[in-house]
Amino acid sequence: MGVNMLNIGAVERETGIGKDTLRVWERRYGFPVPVRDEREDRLYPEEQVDCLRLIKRLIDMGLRPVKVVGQTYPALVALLEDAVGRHPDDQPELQKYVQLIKGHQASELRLALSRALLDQGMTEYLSKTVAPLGHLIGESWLRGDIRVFEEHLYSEQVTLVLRSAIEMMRNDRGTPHVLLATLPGEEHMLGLLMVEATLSLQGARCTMLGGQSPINEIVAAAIAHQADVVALSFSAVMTPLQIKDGLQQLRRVLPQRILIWAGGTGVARRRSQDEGVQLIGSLSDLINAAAEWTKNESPT
Amino acid sequence: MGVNMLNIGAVERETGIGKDTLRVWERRYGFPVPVRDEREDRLYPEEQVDCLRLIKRLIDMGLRPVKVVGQTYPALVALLEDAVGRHPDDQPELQKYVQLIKGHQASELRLALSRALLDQGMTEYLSKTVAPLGHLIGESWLRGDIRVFEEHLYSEQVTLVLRSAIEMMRNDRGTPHVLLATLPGEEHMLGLLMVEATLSLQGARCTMLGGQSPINEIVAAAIAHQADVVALSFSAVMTPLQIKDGLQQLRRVLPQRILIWAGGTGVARRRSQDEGVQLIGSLSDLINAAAEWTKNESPT
DNA sequence: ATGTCAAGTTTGTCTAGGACATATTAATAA
DNA sequence: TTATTAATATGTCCTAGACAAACTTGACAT
Repeated sequence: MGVNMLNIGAVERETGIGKDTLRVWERRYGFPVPVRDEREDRLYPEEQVDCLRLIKRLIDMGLRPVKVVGQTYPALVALLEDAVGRHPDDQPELQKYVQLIKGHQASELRLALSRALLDQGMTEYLSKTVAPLGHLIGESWLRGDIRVFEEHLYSEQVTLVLRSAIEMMRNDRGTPHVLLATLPGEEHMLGLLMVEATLSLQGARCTMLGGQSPINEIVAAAIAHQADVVALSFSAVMTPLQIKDGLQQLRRVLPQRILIWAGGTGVARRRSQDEGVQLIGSLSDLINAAAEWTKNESPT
Repeated sequence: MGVNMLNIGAVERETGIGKDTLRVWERRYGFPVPVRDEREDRLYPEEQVDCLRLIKRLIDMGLRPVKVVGQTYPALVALLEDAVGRHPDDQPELQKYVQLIKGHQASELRLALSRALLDQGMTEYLSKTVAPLGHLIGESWLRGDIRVFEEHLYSEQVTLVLRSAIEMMRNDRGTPHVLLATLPGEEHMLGLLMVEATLSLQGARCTMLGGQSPINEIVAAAIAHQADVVALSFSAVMTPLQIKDGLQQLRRVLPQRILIWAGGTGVARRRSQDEGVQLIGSLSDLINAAAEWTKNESPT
């Protein structure tokens, strides 16, 4: 039986769903239904936390809470079969990576990833291998075929491969000078690394500030490094409202001459334009933006 | 004037202080005193957020809220002068690194760090250079001499140096097999990397699971990798209660034969023993623990 | 079919003030 | 001095209500 119970704070940490949200879901949808300890504090059984993890991922994919929050575990699995689409072997050439991941063969995986990079070239590698593989792994996680730590293992190896490639292209005199960062709350760094790889290839000078950078730090760094552009990446874990607030804050404080480029899946769903922020929907958008910048600024 | 206001959620993200805590501080200590928008929601002026960042760091250092939360910015600066001690040039040989950091010379910094590693050897390097330098930088941050993004730049370079050294020592047949991770909420990875370096040097086999790993993932990974030990690192950002809960949870779910080692500054202040968890107070403790394991298990 | 706008619904996050277990400090006894 | 105990200090949890922004729906026009 589920002897293992988490309090609401631990559930927030484990699932990424806020305490307020957990409570309001309970009120509205009747789920989760935690038991209570002697102090009337909520204690969430493990099974419900497992459901919540699934639910979080489904909502991040764009499903609405009303569709998913009340559902049982099997129903959730059925839902994601729908959402994910039924093509587990859509790209058979990606399956070899999945096999290596599931075998926990880190160094073999890195070797295969490095070889693919040299075979395809960076642009094709990112769009045909890294990005689809990321999706595939995310979907496999939903399906229960892959664990989080295996996903971790994959992103670790991709990071190593991309980093060493970027290192080879490093160019301290390139233009534009792009500062890369994510805002507080956003931990997903792989998107940022893909941006760095793409821009480095275009001859840009990239400075990786890192993840979870407070806004005033981004501003200070952009000024200190005399950056031309600040590039931010958003995954689906940040809500549209958080993204909007963050971008507005940053735009207000950052000197006007420094551009803001915002990309990632969290931004792709955005409809409303943000004043003074350029939305980057894809890697080709990114290449265009860099080319655009060079065209406008090079006569200076 | 402070045109830039953050709502309570943004302040939580930027400072790491929870919403509940922010509200209760306001009630108890009369600080922070946010203004309100038309909906009566709290809006925190930038200056107060700056204070809160200082306060968070001071509390993480061990000061008590009642001493720091009510104070003005100058008073806080005075307090930290006390807390930090007045030895900014305590170890003059570390100053050269600080200079490189403040000059944003990433590659020169990496070079200097690599050279020091080869000069001192790993154990001395960690205890005489990396750890003290980390403290020095933390203190310099408090003093306002160094920005967060510069701290970031440093940890990035140390990470690179340590990783490549660890890679050289990788040994898939070593014992014990140690799985390294941090619990959700804990982002500080440098401590974990120092652990990995130390253990690799002792001939252990290390698997870096990564940061913020949910407990069930740690368990799944430990079993899948057939680990002998799970090593966790805690900085001061996690409260003693969170650490205790997390360790208990993990101990309950993890097979008994797998040891738990817990280290880091968050653990060093711990007094109460946790059942079935070995507290590692220093790097030499770690070496002892590894030796101890080998002595007990090798006859098997 | 496709696009646009308004009305309706959903959803996350905010509010208040109270409560209590645990961590830490102060006071007392050995 | 050291061990116990009492007293604070502190973070996290509780309930229940509110509202703006995001999203869906449906009507209407292109």
